[in-house]
Formats: sequence, structure tokens, C-alpha cells
Amino acid sequence: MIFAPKILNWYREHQRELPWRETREPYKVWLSEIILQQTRVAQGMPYYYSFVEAFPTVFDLANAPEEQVLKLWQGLGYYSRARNLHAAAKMVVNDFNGEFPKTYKALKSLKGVGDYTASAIASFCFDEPEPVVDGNVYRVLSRYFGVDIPINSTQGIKYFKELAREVMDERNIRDYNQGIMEFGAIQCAPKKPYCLLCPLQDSCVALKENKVDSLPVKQNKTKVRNRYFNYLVLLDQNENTILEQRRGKGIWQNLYQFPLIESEKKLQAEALKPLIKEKEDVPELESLSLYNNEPIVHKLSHQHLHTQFWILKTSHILEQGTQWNEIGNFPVPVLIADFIKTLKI
DNA sequence: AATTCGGGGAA
DNA sequence: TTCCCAGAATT
Repeated sequence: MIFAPKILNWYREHQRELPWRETREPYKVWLSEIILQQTRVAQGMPYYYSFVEAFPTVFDLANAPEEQVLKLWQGLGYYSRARNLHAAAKMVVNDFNGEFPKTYKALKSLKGVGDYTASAIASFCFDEPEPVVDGNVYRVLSRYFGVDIPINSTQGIKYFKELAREVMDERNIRDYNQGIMEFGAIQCAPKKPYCLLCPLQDSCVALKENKVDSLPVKQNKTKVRNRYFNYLVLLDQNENTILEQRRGKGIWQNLYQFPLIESEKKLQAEALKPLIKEKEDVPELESLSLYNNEPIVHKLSHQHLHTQFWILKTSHILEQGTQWNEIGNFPVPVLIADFIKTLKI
């Protein structure tokens, strides 16, 4: 038997029951696909449920304030997905009369919908014979066919998309596409795949040539940048504090945080004081104390954030401040949320 | 073509 | 620790 039927047979035996597999509504499928980009099913699942509940239709999502969308997204990471999700919902409402586009090409015009996601929605909802190529598919194809072209090279991206197209089952594209991804996630796993029980063992090149552990090939190691964050946690007599929204480029766009002073290295209090004076909207201080003696190292894919939280008490009233017991309403990075949880005032 | 976007879970 | 997850957009 050839490749695709084996995938289909395996899928019909082993597929998980997932909420977005029980529908062909493009809105829900799209929602699930954005949430699941670079995200494990187990991590994305609760977010899927909360989004469907908060925004049952694309109109509800389009009409929501961005802050509500970001708040619901909090903790999931890659926040441009949330901003693009919101923008795409507005596009569907305004440019497509509230109805999702039905083709790969039109779907790809939506913000945050790239090659994979457009293929997924088009095939899952509308049976368009377009192959999905995600991390799972790269792994399955590279192993089964013994392809050692780097999956993240320009050549590799093109090669695997063509290969995926050649071996797909056009007439069962919905199940086939979900099947090959599910197969990669469960059977042909990144580490220690259970090849002894694999239905493709007879014809898998990687297994035959003992290359399972070395495929797929990936180039470009990520280099990590170290940054030093000093957060100024202001507190006045009325338990008001100051939160600012992150603007411009970089991490955590449009999320909130305490006023930040970034430095080249770890700072002591004496070195920080003159920098605080240069900050606007910081009143005269009654006391300055370091909350965490050792910097908290918050690790992102490309950055390690060495963070110190400084407690700044003032006898002045923070006119533009936020009540401490209301800061939970703001979308904040996990780094900030974790700190808020542990601080007692 | 390379980099930059988060956070968490598994080995 | 390291790897990588139902990738996309920007540089």
C-alpha cells in the first residue's frame, strides 16, 4: 500500500476527539488554527474554549476591544497572533460581508493567515485539495522519504510543499491533512517515535537507514540576547500603581507593564536612582526597595530577560494611577502576571 | 535569506 | 538543559 492510504487508515484508528474537528464552520476552524500555531494542543485547548465562549461569532470578535482580545490571549505567547486575529475578524466583517472566504488564495489575504493556515481552513472546511505542511508534516515526510534538505531553508520549504502535494489524497483531503499531522504528533513523534509499531515501517527510509533521530534537518540555531529589566512598581497611599502599555516594535506589543528602565547590566539601587529621576511621571519617593534579590530570568525564544522589580513607595497621590486590585483586568506578559500574583501589599 | 516574534511541556 | 510545538510577518 502507498503512503496516503496508510495515513488515512492510521488516522481513522487513532485520531483524538478535538472540538474543532467536530465542525466545518470556518470561524471556529480558523480560530483553532491561529491558536495552535507553534502551540501544543494541550496548551491551546482552554484558550479555544474561552474564545468561542467570549466570541461565538466573527462579529462578536470584530466588535470587541483589542484589550479584551489580548486579555483572553494572555499567557499563550506570540501576541501578534491575537492582534492579527482581531484585525482579520474585522476584515471578514468589513471586506467579506461577514462570511469567511472559501479558497486558499482568498483566505491567505487575511492577516495572520499564511500558507499553512490557509491550506488548513480551505481543506478542512471546503475540501480544497491543498496540502498542509506544518512541523508534523515536515517530520513525517522527511523521515519516510529520507529527505535531508533543511526544512527551514527556502529550498526545503518549496521541496516539502511539492512533495506533500504529490503524495496527498485529493479526494479525502480533510481527513488526510488532519491525519498526517496527527500521525506526526502521536506516532512519528520528534523524540523516540515508536517505529516498532508503525504502519509505515516497511517503507520508511529513515527507519531503514537508521536516520530517524537525525531527521528532519533544521538549520540556523537561535542565538539568545540577554536584557536587563528594572520594573518600577509604584505604590501610593491609596494603593494606586502605574501601568504603561508597550508600544512600537519588539516583544509584547500593546500589553501592559510597570514603568520600565532597561539597562546594559544588573543595577544596584544607587545606580538606578538617577535613572528614575529622568523618568517622567515618577513623583518624589518615600522609599525604594528591591523586591527580588536575585534577578528573575524570564526566558523567551530569543531573549533572556534578567528582571528586577523595584518597589517605589510615595506619599504623593498617583493621579493617573490604577487601583492595585484592578490591574488584573489588564493584559500583561506572564512575567508581570507572575509577579503580581506573588506580591502582597 | 535570516530574524523575530512566547510560553510551556517532555525527555 | 535542549527541543519543538497544527507558523507568520518583518527585516
